[in-house]
Amino acid sequence: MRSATIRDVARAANVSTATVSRVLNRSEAVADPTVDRVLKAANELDYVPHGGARSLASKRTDTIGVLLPDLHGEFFSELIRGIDAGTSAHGLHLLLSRSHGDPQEAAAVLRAMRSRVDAMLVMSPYADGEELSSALKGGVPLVLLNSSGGGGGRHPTFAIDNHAGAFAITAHLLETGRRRVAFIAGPADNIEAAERLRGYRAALASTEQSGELIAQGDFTERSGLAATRELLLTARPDAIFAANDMMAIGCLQALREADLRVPGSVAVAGFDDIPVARFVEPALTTAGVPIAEIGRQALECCVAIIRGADPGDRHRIFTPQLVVRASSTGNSEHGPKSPASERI
Amino acid sequence: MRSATIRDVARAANVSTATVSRVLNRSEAVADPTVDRVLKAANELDYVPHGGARSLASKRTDTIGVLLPDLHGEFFSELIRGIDAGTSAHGLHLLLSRSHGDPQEAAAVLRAMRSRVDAMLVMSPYADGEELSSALKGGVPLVLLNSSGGGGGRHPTFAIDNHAGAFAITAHLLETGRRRVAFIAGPADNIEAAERLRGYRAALASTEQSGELIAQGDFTERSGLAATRELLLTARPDAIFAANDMMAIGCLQALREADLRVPGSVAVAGFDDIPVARFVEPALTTAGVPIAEIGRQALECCVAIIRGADPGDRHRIFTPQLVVRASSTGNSEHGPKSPASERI
DNA sequence: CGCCCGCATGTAACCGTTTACATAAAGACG
DNA sequence: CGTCTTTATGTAAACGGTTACATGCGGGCG
Repeated sequence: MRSATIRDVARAANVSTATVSRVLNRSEAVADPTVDRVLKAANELDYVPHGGARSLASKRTDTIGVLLPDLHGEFFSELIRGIDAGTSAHGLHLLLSRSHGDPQEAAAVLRAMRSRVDAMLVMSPYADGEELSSALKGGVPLVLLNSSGGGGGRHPTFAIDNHAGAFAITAHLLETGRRRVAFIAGPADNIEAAERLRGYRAALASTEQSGELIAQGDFTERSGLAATRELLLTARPDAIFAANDMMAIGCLQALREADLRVPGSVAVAGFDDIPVARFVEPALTTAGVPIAEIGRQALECCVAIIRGADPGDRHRIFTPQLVVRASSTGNSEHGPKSPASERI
Repeated sequence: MRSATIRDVARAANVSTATVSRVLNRSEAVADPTVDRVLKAANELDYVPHGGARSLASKRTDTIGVLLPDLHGEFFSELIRGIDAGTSAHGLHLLLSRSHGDPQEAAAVLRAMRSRVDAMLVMSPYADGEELSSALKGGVPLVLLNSSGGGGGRHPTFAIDNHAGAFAITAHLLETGRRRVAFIAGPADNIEAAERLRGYRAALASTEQSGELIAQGDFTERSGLAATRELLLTARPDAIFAANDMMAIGCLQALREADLRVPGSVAVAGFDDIPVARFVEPALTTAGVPIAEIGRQALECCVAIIRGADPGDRHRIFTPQLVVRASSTGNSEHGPKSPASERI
C-alpha cells in the first residue's frame, strides 16, 4: 500500500505540486478556496510528506540529535524529559543516541547522525568539545551539555557549576560539625566528576582541618555501595559526600548494612537532586540541579540557532542549590537540627 | 561548508557514483583496488551519506520510531536503555517521542513519524492497538508494548502479565498474614493499571476474607504519597500494594511520616522492580519485570520484521517474578521471616 | 485605453542517493 | 580463435519533495 505523494494530492485537488507544497508549508500566499481544496485532498488521502524527500530538497530535517553518555537512572530520564518537552513544543523530532564513554565512539555516532539532524545536543563529559566538533567539521550546529570547557567557546554550552555545588555540599557538612568528610568520586575520566572532586578538595582546604578521604565510584548505585563499604573499612568518616545521588543511595544502603545511623553517625549527601532523592530514607541532602529545565533550555538554544534567532547567552552556567534534607541534619549528635523539613 | 556528496567521492576516486554506492553498501562485487580507492576518497572527504536522499531512493530509513506514554522515572529510562542497546547493536537510529495519554495525540505523533522510520515500537496503555494501527494505515510495521490486546493480533505484542503479577503480590501479602490489604491504583484509563487492579481483586476474592481497599493514584511518587495518606485516614490497612514502584516509594514516605513501621505495622509492595527498588529502606517487595530486556526483545522483533526474518512468537507475555524484600517481610509481627536477604 | 504591477498559480530544475539496465573487458570452452 | 559467460563498472532514471522563475490575469492609474 504505497502512501500518497504530493503529486496524488495535487491531482486530487486539481492544482500543481508547487501549490500543495505552498499550502502545506504556509510559505506563500494561496487563495482561500485553493487552500481548502488542497487540505481536503490531503486529508482524504491521508497524506504525510516524506521526511527524506523534504530534507533532501529543503536541507532541513526538523530533527534534533541528542547524544548522551549513558541512559541509566533518573538523571537521564529527567534530562530527556526536558528535551522532549522542547522538541514537541516546536514540532521537532528527537533522535536519541548514547555513546558509552569513549570519545572515538562518540565522534562516530555524531558522524552517523550528522546528515539526519538540524542540530545536535551533546553531553559528553569524557570528551573535549573541540574533539567532537572536529568530528562534525562544523556541518551541524552543536550545543554542549556539561562538557569540558566547550572547545574554545565555539559552541553554546550549558553546564552545571560542579565545583561550586561540591564546594557548597562539603562546606555544609563541615559547618554542621562533621570532621571526617569522605568523598565518593565519579569516573576518573569524567570531567564533571573531576570538577566535583576539585570542589570537595577546595572546601576541605579552606578549613584547616581534616585530610581528604576518597573512594572511587562510577556514578552507579552499586559503586556507591561498594565504595562506602570500602570507606568504612579503611577510614572512619562521619560524613560521606557522593558525587551523585545514585551513589549516595548506594551509600545509604551500605551504611544500613553496617548499622550506622544516618545522619546520627554518618551524614550523607549526593549531587543532582534526582526526583527519588527526597523519597529515600533519610531524604537526601544534595546539590539541586534543575535537570529537566537545563535540558529544555539547551534545546531551546538549538532551536534558536536553527531558526536563525539569537541563541541568548552562549554559556549558561547553572549553580546548584544546596538542598538540605534529613540525611545530613535532623536528629544528629552533631550540628544543629534541620531548620524545616521540606513540604512534598 | 557544503558537505561532500557521493559525486565528490566518485570524482576523487575516479569511478561512477554507482560504484561508490556499491562499495558503501557492500551490495555487489567490486574489485579490491577500486574498493580501496573509494574508501580512501570517502575518508579523505569525510563523506557521510545523506540520510534523506538515501531513504528517498531506497525506502529504508534505518530508524526505529519509539512512542512512549511518558518519560518519568526509572521504568522508562530502563526501557529506553534496552531499546537503545538493540538499535545501536544493529546500527539503527532511534527516534523517540512521547504522547501524553490521549490516543488522538498518539495517533498524530505516529503519523508524523510514519515517513521517517522503518518500524515503530509503541507503548500506549491508553489506546487500543487497533486504533493506533489504523492511524498508520498499515504503512509501517508496528510492534506493541504492553498495549491492550493488540488490536486483534495483527501486530506483535510484548506484554507483562499484569494480572498474574498483581495476583502474586496480593497473594504473597495475604499468605504472610496480612488481613487488610489495600491497593493504590494507577490511572483509571490505563490498561495496565486496570489489569493490576483486576489481579488484586482476584487474589482477594480467592480467599474469603477482607474486602477491597482502594485508593487512586497516577503512577507518580507524589500520588503514592497522597493515596497512602488518604488510606491511613479512611482505612487501617496492614499492607499496601501500590500498582507500581514509584507509588510504593511515595507510600513508604507517607508511612514514615505517620510513624508506622514497615513491614512491622504495614507491609508494602510495588510493581516493576525498578533499579532503585532494592535501595530504598526497607527494600521493596515487588513484581519483578525485566524492563530493559523487554525493550531489547521488542526491538529485536522490529528488526526481524524489517529484515524480513521470522519475528518469532508474535505475542510474548512476561510473567513478573515475585521479588520478596524487606518491605513485606523480615522483622514483621506478622508472618514468617524473610528467607534470605538479597545479595547486591 | 494602454501600461504596469502584484497576486495566484504552474513549470521544471534540483536535492543526493539507489538500482535496473547497458556495456566493456576478460576468461572459459569447444 | 570466435562465441558465450562472467565480472566489473558506467549511465541514467527514479524517489518525493521545494523553490526560483515564468505566466496569466485583473485592476489601478495616467
